[in-house]
Amino acid sequence: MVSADDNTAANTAARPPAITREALVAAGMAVLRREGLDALSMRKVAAELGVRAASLYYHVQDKEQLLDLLADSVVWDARKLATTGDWERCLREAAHAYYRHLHANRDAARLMAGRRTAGPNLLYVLDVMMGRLHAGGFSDADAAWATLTMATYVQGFVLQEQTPKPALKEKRADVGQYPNIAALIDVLVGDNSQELFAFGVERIIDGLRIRRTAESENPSGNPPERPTCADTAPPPAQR
Amino acid sequence: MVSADDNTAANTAARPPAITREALVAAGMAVLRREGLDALSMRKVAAELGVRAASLYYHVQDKEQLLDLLADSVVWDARKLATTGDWERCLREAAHAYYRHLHANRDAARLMAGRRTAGPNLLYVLDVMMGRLHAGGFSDADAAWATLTMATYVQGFVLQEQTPKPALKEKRADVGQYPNIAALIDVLVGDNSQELFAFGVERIIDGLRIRRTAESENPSGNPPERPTCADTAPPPAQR
DNA sequence: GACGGCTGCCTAACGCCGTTAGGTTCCCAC
DNA sequence: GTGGGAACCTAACGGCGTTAGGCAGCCGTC
Repeated sequence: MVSADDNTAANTAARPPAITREALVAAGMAVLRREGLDALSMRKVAAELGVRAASLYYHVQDKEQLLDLLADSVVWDARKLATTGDWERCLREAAHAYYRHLHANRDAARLMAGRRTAGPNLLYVLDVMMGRLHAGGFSDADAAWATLTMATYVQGFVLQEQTPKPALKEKRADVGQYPNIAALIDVLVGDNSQELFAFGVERIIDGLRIRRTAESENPSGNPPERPTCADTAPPPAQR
Repeated sequence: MVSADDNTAANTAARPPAITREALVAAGMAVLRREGLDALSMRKVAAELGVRAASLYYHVQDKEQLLDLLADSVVWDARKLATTGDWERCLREAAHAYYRHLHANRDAARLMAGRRTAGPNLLYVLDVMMGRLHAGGFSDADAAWATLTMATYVQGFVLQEQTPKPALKEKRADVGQYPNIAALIDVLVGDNSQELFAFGVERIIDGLRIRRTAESENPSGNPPERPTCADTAPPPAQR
C-alpha cells in the first residue's frame, strides 16, 4: 500500500505552489488598496506576486473571477453577525458593520456594486440573516426583501457618499435656479453622513416592523409564523 | 453692424458640425442597446457616427464624460414626476417610472451605478422631488435622505434583478447546507420581482410616514413645517 | 480677393490592457 | 530512468483610451 488516501488531482501537486488562492486574493487586495479599482490589472496583481500576468490564468479563469474572489473576501472580512438578539438588532448591527467595512477598504463599495454573482461567503451571510428574520416571524418573500434591501441600501449609500466632493461643491454655486438642490447638496457635503446613514437604517427597520405586525394580524397568503426555524448553518470554507 | 449678438467661440462655427452633442449621445445609446455596456468603446461610438475615435475628443473630454452624458440622458428620458398630488404619490410614481425605464434600457442600471457625478437632468429631478417632500413637511435632511434612498433602492433592485439567472439557478442545487438561502434564491428567481419591488417601495414610504408624524409631533432640531415651499423650477436645458 | 484664424475632422502612434498559445522546468509515481 | 502533470515562463495578438500633429474649409478683416 503506497498511499491510502484518495488520489485526486488536487493533492498530487508536484511542487508546493508559490501562488495559492489566498496569496492571489491578498495580492489583489494589496493592489486595490494601493492603486484603486480602476488601476487594478492582471499584470499588476501578478507583479505583486513576483510573477507574470499569464501565470494567473492557471489559478483563475478570468479577471472577472478574480474580482469575484476579492469581493467575496471583502464580505468575509465584513461579516459580523449578532448570533444572539432579535431580527432588529441583527439587521442593524450587520448593516453598520458592513457600512464600516466598506468605508475602511478602498473602492470596496464600487467593487461590490460591480459584481453580478454571489460568492459562498455572501451566501453564508445572507443565510444567517434569513434565519434571523424567519425566527422573527417574517415570510420567505419578506425576509428575502429585507435582506437584499438592507445590503443594497448600505452599498448604495457608501457609493453616493464616495462621490468626489469637489465636483459637488463647485456645483453648489451654479444651481441657484434649483433652490432645493442646494439643501440636498449641503446635506451630502456635510460631515453628518453617518447619522444620515443610521437614519436610513432605522426607517427601513420601521417599515419592516409595520409589515411584520400587519402580517401576523392578517395572514394573507404566506404563513405569518414558521413552525421550524432553520437556524445558523456551519460557517463555510473560509478562504 | 456686422453682428449684434455676442461673439463667443461657440457660435462662430465655421461649418455646421456633423457631430453634435445630441448625435453623440444617440450613437452612444445605440451602441449600448446593441452591444451592452462592456462592449461600449470610443471606437465603436465613433464608427456609429461614421467617424474615427479621436474625433470624439473634440466634443468630449473623456470616455467617463461620455458615459456621464449617457447616464444623464437616461435620467431625462426616465423623468415622469407627478406635479400634482402629495409626496407619497410623487415618490411612488417616480420610483416606478425609474424602475420601468431601467428595465427598458439595456445595462441602464449598471451605467447609472457606475456614475459618480450628477448631471443637470438628475439635479432637476432631485430638485422637484425635494420640493414635493418639503411641501409634505419634511426637513432638509429627511427630504434628502428620502430622495437619495429611493433612487438608490430602485437602482440597486434592478441591479440585483439583472444578475444572470443561470448562475443562480445552478447554485440553487449546491446550497443544501444553507436552508434559508434556497428560499431566498427561489424568491429571486421567481417572476414576482415586480411585486417585490413595489413591496420595498411601500416599506420605505411607511418608514418615512412614521418619521414625518413623529417629527411634526416632536419638533427636535429641524423645523417640522417649512413656511415657504419652493416649488418646481423650470425644466433644464434639455439635451 | 488674398489671408490669418478657427472649427472639425483626419492619420499615426503610444502604452496599457486581457487573454491565448506554446514552451520549459521540476518533482513525484512507477 | 522515465512518463506525466503541475506551475511557471516568453511571446504575441487584438483591442482599448488617449495624445500629437496635420489638413480642409469657412469666417471676418483688410
